[in-house]
Amino acid sequence: MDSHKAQPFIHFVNTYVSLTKEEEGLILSTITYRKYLKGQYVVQQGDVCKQSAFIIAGCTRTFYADDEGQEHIVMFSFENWWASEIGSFVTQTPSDYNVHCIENTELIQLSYENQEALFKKVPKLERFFRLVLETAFVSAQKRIVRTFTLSAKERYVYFRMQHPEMEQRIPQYMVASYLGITKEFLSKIKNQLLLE
Amino acid sequence: MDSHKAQPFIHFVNTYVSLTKEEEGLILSTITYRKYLKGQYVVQQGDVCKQSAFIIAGCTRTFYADDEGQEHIVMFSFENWWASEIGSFVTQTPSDYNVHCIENTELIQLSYENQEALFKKVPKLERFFRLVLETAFVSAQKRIVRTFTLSAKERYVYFRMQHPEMEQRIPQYMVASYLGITKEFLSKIKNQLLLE
DNA sequence: AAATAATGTTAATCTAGTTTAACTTATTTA
DNA sequence: TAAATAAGTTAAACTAGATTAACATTATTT
Repeated sequence: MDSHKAQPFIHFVNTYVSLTKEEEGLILSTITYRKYLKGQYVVQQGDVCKQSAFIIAGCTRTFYADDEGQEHIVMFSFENWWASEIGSFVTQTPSDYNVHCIENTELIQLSYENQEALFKKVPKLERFFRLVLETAFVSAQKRIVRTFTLSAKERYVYFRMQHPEMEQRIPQYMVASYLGITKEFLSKIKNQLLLE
Repeated sequence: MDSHKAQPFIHFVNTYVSLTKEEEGLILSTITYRKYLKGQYVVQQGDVCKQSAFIIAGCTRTFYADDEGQEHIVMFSFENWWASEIGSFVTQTPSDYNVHCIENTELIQLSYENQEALFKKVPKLERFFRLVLETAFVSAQKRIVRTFTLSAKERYVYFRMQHPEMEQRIPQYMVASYLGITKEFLSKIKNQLLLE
């Protein structure tokens, strides 16, 4: 594929491992590029996530719709992170979550079969994914701790401090869902913070 | 080291990848065995986790003590899982958590330096850890979703259904902490369930 | 076997966050 | 530019779960 478009992905991999030009070529010949429009779904609850998807531009939310149809946002994904549903991808079973584009989004995709084949040709990628998964797991654990130790207000303040750019790109009601509170209560919190 | 004691670890690795006898030998020559008594700490908040630790027998809780001294249990670990603090281990920076033995616990340990060296000699281990981390990350994500979508009672019922054996080995107040509720409220929930 | 410490229970009171519902303000689209 | 839709606000009534505190039970130690 057009190596220009995939450059951010190659660059990201190179921050974890050192690829040779040959290895870069092998990766480039396997991955594909795809655009989604705002509002489109990369993965839908119940479908198998066939492709791993790395964001070049745009952003997505991964959410779970419960039995009452209420949406719970599990994560946001921006440039240089994955928009795929890893649980479904690695087991090739139906996804519990939806991956939904908040903006027009450009992705680098890699099918499950191609990824497995690529691991054989470029074992460094195995290391790369191990390292990436370590940070992903550690941050998921930290999020669990924050959920249990911090109040809603403290969680919001932390979120805003950690991701000041996100509030520019994400509607407030989605931030509320991500924090595990109602949009009404987040509105109240923001008002309280203004008065402080 | 005594290959008999490490057998459960080798076996566990072999459920993800196929080790040759030579690779098994390399692993066995690098890992060490250690016993902890009930009540002892494998890792303490503020210390760097120098060793990855795989449980052969026993169980631990990983908890975070907040500024008020309240303890929040992040995970329990049993046979065939890790008792180490991965966030501290992979970055070799001070741990946010304590790993505390609930029972007398036997561990297989591997230092950070030795693990890195072993990855070079046995690249399959890199794949093994990638696969393990995938499941760990996916289950952490699921726990986040449960925290937001289920009531305390539903979370307890789910916990009991998923880990019936754990309730035999873990005091109730620790289960409450893991579920993010007070021991008093868990007591109330159990009473409600008996009356149903 | 008594004493001590650890774990678990009950009940009253309190509070962080939800629900409902009406309203306001932005943003799209016709 | 009007109309329609999406996003955000306010406030009253409500509830899941916390807090406090006193007590009961079970282990562990002496």
